[in-house]
Amino acid sequence: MQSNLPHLQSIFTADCVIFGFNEGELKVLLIERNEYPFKDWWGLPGFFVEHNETIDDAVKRILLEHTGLKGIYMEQLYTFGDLKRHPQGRIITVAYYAMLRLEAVNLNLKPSTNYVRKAQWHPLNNLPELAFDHRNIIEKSIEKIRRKVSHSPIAFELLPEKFTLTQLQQLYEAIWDKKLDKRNFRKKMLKYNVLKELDEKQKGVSYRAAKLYKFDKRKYNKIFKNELNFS
Amino acid sequence: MQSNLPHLQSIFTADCVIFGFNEGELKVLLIERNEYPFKDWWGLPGFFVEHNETIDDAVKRILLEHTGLKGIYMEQLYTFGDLKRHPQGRIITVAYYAMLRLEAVNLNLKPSTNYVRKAQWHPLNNLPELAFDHRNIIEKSIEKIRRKVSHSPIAFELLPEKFTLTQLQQLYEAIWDKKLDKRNFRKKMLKYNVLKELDEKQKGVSYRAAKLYKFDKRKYNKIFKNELNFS
DNA sequence: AGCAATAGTGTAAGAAATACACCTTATATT
DNA sequence: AATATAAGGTGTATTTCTTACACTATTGCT
Repeated sequence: MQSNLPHLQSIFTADCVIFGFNEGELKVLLIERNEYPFKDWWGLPGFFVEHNETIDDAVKRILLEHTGLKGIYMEQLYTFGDLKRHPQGRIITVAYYAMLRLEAVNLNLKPSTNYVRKAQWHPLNNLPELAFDHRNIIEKSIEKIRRKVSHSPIAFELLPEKFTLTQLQQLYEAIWDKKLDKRNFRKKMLKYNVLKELDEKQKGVSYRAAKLYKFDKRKYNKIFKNELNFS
Repeated sequence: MQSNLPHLQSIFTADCVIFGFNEGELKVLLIERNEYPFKDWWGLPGFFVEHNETIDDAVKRILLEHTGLKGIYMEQLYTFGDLKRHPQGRIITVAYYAMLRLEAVNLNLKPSTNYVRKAQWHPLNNLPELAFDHRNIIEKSIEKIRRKVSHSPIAFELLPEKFTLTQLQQLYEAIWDKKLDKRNFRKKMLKYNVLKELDEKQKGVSYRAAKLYKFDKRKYNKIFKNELNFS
């Protein structure tokens, strides 16, 4: 095989939009930048992708370096390539998103790179001004999870392993920014048959404790193969 | 603002997956390559994005140069970045897709670049061997339109402006690779209230001529604002 | 006139979605 | 011990949607 093209290398970045949920609010994980451009600004965890790693690998590495989070499964969202999005030339960025149980993880957010000063959760409806086009990227991500959550039960990823039906409902209400009917919500959720009722109850609450449930991944995989409901 | 990063430029490509529909079959538009790598192979229209154009603009330009098609609205599908996908280094590609009325357009497929020998429609279920990871890209695109078509009526983009309900049904059957019930299909489609019945009938057929319909974009925009059907 | 080929239509049964209100239980307070 | 509080938990009737299913109508062709 012949070639008259030079050997080329891509230069581009990958950004992470990590959603969490607690206290009835959706949060997003931001980092405080310690490096130009946008030094001292808040932004998404994100950096250049190396030449010898896949984009999927790169976002994992970057998330780890920027926040200390490990083993998070992220999905690709969209690639942003506006001419002015990066002050140092037209750098495109491939954005990924993930939804996360926020409880235990909360404590050890420890960046391991000097580019980042710290990582912190911010409520989605009260974000600081953000570097680059990161606000736009976050907005696109929310639209995505809204769509996604309505035909696949990824919402469970945002809850603790054991959760109450009320917690689950609050999560959907936060995502859709909309109140839902308690009885209908429960009927529907239980009908999907992907929840496993546990013998445990909530603890430490000053009112009647609710039953705890688990997401049953095995049942889910059986059921949600064909998600289409057209006909 | 200070910076210790060099001025950088992205090097990457954009590829187009253009779907068409006629004779009851889904087709995809391929080009025969006249340049290395993969000279003489079939592949997707696709090329390097310039430094001063957005990715959205680039795919339009590339599609025009490679096929002669103009004014096609494409949506971004996914960004592919496997280490081995391009023989000249790790070049990522941002793939876009579009669905197209195939009738009139069919005649004037004229590449205007030497990189491409010709452009031609190929039935989806009988594709030649393809350059790069283009087969994979096409497969991802089909999955995408299957999902998309089940909650938004983009299928109309594949039909002539005036079409019969049978043509519409055949299109859905082709996309889903599945027979549908005629009466139920019509009931459902008409209930959505996005079809405009015309006073015209099909011509040139040797059997009872069917009524022609148009897609009513104004009605559509009113109705399909909130596409979620969860609750 | 009759054939071939597709257009076009309705109904009944079952499933899912929605709207809606009260009793139960655990804890904290007096 | 009694009471208040705060959320947990449950059922039914109505309407809407989905599905399964088969025959008559129209047109062109011979």
